[in-house]
Amino acid sequence: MTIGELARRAGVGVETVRYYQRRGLFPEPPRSPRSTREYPPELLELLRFIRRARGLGFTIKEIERLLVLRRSRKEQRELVAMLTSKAADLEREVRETQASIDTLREMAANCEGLPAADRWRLFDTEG
Amino acid sequence: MTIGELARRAGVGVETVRYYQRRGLFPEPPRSPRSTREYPPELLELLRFIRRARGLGFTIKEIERLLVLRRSRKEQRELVAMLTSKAADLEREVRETQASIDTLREMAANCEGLPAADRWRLFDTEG
DNA sequence: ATTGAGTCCGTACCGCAGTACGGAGTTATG
DNA sequence: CATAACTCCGTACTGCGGTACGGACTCAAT
Repeated sequence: MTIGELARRAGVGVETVRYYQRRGLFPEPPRSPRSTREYPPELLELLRFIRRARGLGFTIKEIERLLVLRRSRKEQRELVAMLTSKAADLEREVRETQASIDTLREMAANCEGLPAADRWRLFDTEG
Repeated sequence: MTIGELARRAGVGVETVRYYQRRGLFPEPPRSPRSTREYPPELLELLRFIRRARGLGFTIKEIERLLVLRRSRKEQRELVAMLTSKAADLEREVRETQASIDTLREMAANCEGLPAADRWRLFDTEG
């Protein structure tokens, strides 16, 4: 597989594949006689894995670790730990964002019936 | 007020004040005889406003607009629009993050009773 | 034969919001 | 009077995840 086909089938950009390679997510594949890289099929699976993990909120750095675990074929304990800890991180993020949402909606509601002079005081309370 | 006092009282860094100034959130204040900037008290209020708006999820660019509205003393319609639209943006973000959380928790749960070979297939389904 | 598409490579740039650095000048305190 | 603390200024760097560019090369089809 060439890099173009790989990228297309994995649903990412060619530059992104090269970027992941630079980040060390997978080793340099062998070269074909015409000096282009010849990606083995398992790289497609790997790229899809990365794409999926990114979509779930894992950073590249975390994915590096996931890939080590994946290769090692043990340590599912750590995999579960990473899944639940990521879930917890996102939970916290959601709670914080939800607090902002609530404040914004409240401000919008209060804003309506307020004289111009007082309207911007809505931003005053430190939250 | 010097920049140091301003920053301290507003709860941001000195470099951040200078950054906001570069971004055009407020004009260059007058200089004292010793060539340092002499910030009027309303700058403190302004900085606190910016800090608050940032905390609610507004970008610098959006805050630029908020400050224009604030100065103009009308257009509360647009203020309400910005508040509710930001709330809606964050709602969408929360929904997406929540979907990831659900998937992660489900994966963690399923992972426990799975043989090593199948464990990484949890990442296979495109979501 | 030449056009177009793909690849390779290094490097630079994007957005976002800061943060840090280094050298120079000034002021307050001991 | 010296040392610390503050300010000024421009520029560069951080983290994050890509994205773009330009020149050179190869390859297949027209």
